[in-house]
Amino acid sequence: MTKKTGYGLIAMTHLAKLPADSLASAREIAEHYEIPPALLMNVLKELAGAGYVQSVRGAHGGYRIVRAPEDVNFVGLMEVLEGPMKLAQCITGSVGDGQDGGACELMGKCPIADPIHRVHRRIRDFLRQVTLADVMAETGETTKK
Amino acid sequence: MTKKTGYGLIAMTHLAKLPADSLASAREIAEHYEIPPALLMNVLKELAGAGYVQSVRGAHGGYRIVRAPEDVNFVGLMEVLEGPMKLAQCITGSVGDGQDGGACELMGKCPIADPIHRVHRRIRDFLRQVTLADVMAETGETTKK
DNA sequence: TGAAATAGTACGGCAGAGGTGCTATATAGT
DNA sequence: ACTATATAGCACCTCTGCCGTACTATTTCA
Repeated sequence: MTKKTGYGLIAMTHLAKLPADSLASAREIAEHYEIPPALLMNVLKELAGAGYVQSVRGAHGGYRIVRAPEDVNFVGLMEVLEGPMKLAQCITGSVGDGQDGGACELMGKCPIADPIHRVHRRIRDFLRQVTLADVMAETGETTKK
Repeated sequence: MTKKTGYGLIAMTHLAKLPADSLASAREIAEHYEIPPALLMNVLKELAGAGYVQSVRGAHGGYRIVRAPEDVNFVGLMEVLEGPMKLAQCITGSVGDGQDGGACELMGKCPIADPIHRVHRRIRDFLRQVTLADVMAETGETTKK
């Protein structure tokens, strides 16, 4: 997980805690958490493009959250900011297709391809269940994610 | 997961499949799986240093596996070849100590530190349960890891 | 008109992964 | 003794991708 995803998560939690329909600017958030402002802007730009947040331009503009915290999961957010998540290079994109597109060049000879894919799927499934709501819950409670 | 870990896993599975106490050289394994020989040697050197395999020097030398496949888990192997595993930079080493040593500079202000640590621990625990024996099992069977 | 904010794009530094090469040492076979 | 084979231990290099910055254009409020 890169810093961009970290910054994205922080920004999302911040926006989610705001009263409904109110805005926060990138500079505002960056100062609050001591994040490089320019970088946070890049992150928010990408999140806006992916429909996670809505941007309001002009003076007194900023960002507001669009999706409900329960509907924002870790994998989705990571893939917006880091590209497709893969445990190893040989994992192409969706499932265990293993075909073209920079897949493992050992094709058929690799003794660990299948197990790696299974592990990858397990981790991915787990991370899909972790939502922004869980992240905001802070101290381990309820379902104890 | 880096390529080194991938090569390490392949080498370990190869060694585990050999008849008891027999050896395989780095060159031999490298040719079999089309891995750069010099790099595989580095990997095997590190595995030998960590006690995962035993090295026999000289002509007709090579490597033999030491630990039982059930006792070799993913996390241990990864940490030998890649250093301490961490989901994010703010995760220091063992548990959620969060103290010195390059930890998150937001100390106390970061709203996602705790949740990230929880997620990290879950993934780590899962990967500790995945053993070399599971990897060798190939097609999803028995406990369906 | 100016200040404040996002949109878009491009660029640079740097750490780490991936890979190579060289020398030293140990062992088996002749 | 000599040679071939193999690991041990270095040191080094290249290249990708993350991280961060800079500049310009556009939108909106006062």
